[in-house]
Amino acid sequence: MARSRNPAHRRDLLAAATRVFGAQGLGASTASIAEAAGVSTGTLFVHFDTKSALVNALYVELKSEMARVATEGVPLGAPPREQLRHMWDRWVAWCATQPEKRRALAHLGVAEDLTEDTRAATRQAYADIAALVRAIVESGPMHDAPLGFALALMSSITDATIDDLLQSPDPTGIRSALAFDAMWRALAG
Amino acid sequence: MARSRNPAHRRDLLAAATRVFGAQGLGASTASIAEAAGVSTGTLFVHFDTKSALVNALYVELKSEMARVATEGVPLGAPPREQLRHMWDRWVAWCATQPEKRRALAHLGVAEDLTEDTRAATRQAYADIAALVRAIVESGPMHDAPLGFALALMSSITDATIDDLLQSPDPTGIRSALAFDAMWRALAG
Amino acid sequence: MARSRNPAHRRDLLAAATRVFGAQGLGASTASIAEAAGVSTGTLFVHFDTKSALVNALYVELKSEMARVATEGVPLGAPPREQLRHMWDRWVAWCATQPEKRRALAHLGVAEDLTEDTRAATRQAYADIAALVRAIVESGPMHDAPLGFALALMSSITDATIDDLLQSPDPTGIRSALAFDAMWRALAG
Amino acid sequence: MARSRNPAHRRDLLAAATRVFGAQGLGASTASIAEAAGVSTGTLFVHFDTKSALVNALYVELKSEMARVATEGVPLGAPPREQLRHMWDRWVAWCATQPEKRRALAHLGVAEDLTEDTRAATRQAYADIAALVRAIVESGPMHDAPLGFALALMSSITDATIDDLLQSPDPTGIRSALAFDAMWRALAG
DNA sequence: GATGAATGAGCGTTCATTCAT
DNA sequence: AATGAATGAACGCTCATTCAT
Repeated sequence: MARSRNPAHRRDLLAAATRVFGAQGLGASTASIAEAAGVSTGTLFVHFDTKSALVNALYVELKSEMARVATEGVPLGAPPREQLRHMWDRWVAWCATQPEKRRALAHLGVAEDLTEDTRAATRQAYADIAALVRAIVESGPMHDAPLGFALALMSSITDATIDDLLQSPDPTGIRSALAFDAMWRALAG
Repeated sequence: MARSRNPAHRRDLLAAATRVFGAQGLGASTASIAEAAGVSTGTLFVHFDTKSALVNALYVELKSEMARVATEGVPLGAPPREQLRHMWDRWVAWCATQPEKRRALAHLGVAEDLTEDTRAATRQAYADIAALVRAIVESGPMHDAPLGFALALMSSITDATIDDLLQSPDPTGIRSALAFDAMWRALAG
Repeated sequence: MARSRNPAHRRDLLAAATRVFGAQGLGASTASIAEAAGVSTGTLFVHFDTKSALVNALYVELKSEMARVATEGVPLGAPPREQLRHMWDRWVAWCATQPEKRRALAHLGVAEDLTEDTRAATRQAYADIAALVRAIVESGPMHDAPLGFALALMSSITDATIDDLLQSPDPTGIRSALAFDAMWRALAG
Repeated sequence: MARSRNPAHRRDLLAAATRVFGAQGLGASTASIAEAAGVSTGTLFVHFDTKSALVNALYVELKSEMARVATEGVPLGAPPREQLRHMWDRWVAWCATQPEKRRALAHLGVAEDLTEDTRAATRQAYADIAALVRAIVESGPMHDAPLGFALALMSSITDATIDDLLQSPDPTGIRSALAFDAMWRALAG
């Protein structure tokens, strides 16, 4: 039997794309990504049919990772506020440690060619988080707003905060706490 | 004596760029913008040294227009909440009537090549709004947060709301009101 | 001991190449041929050193088949005209039943990379036909022309006729008969 | 006003394509054609939208030239045989002097992407020749054959002859005369 | 022998920018 | 100033061929 597709190549390509897209935006060439991954240009296309497929796969990958990171270790029995705060802290920490992933996601989020499949996959990954947000919103002033809107609000506040924290450090975590409170007020009143 | 640059061309180019960038993203070619403006490819470069210069100029133009629209007719004597609400309504209306400008701005906002001059110019245009936000924030739970962060928060909540409203109509304005309240809680407590 | 090359694979590859070259021309990829044959890309190169070798082998194969088909059942004792007519009918029938072989040959005939070996092999396969054409030409107005030229003439008239017949059907065989007469006049006067 | 498209570039590109296609077949790269024409790769695409458009344009160009060359100076009052012979001699002479055009045409004739427009344009260029062939065929044994078939026959016999003459010289013109007679017999009986 | 992932040169085409007109 | 043909580097992607399994 022939060699089977080398999973390390796929991993390296996604990691390289994270770095290169993060640094140069989605305009970065497939050649530069392949080079950064240490494989040939052809190999990129063995693992991803088109550049667009790579963009979509990376988006799903990073979004899922964000969801996983946020959800791990959530104190399920605790009050919703505490659960959300746990997720918030995890996010902030993840973005602080892996700024290139955050930067890549910022570019990927506005990609023109994200498919409906991709959107569906990320929705899927965010199901638990969505459930938590629903519970939070339900008993507050936004109980009549569509859940999608509440999630968009949460997401945009989180992003804005993280961008700010990445620009100027927040060693005491005081700004992070301030921002969480603001988000909580927005969502839960 | 040389003819002077035709200001109508500049205007037409910016309008065309708004439409074309809005529809196709920043990847749209300068040739397609010139064609949409009814001028030649060379003329575009008479008015803007590079594509990047056009992108920056358009960003400043649209951001300034947004600021102007929001500020016009603000009831300066009224309480801050009412002033902010006025601006909010103007924004929502502007984006609803001119969706291509909003779409263009969404693309321009993540352009890789916005210069510091451009950032400075838009800050300048937002000075009045910034003053209002400072006043609002000062007496609330975010009084210790940097003003830039408060502005970023406001901006991201506004953007998320407008994206949502553009996707599904809100004829009664109820979702817009809900969102404003959420923003107000976030900023002012 | 090593397994010996699977002759079924070779056969399948040639059949697949006939179909694929016939449909898409010689620009078709080796991968598409391997796939159509139900074998892997590597296997193609086990049986044929290069794409060019495959092209040459297929050309020899199809040309030889054409010669064999034409020669089978020729009434050797009959007058030359009848013998030629027999061959003509066999050709026309073969091309009508196997149009993809005819199409493939049309592409292969203008291949840039047919080797002298290939030419020699097809000449060899056409030896009997050449002998017949020599006999026909000898006593007519073309008796001074080189045999190769007479063969080229016969071949080109045959090809033109078959192309025409493939384009518009000839159920009564009247156009085929007309064309044979024209060829006969050209060769034998 | 700007420079207008340089007709010399178009001419040079067609001439270069004739040489390059003639030597290497249609697989030759657009870059090699542009280089042979002494222009940049981009300029080729200013004059021809795609490689396919260049192939079609060159086909029409060469076919039309062949028709023009053949028709020039035809003794219109003379008997059909003499008129056809005039054309035949002109063709043979043209192909002998411009072998690369002949070679290019041989490749172009089997191009996969000749459009219906191209076919129509060449039919148009051959209208006079078609009229002559109709007149010749009408009173002979092929009077019932479709005109298109008679033309195809003439064309294929001509091509076969010319290929033969290009391969081995025919200084006395004796083989050319022999071939013309064969063609005449085929068409007119 | 058979497999198919890996390779990288090469392809047709695009496009920001220049400059002769 | 306005024009648009000309430029050529750069792009995404293909594909004949190799070779580890």
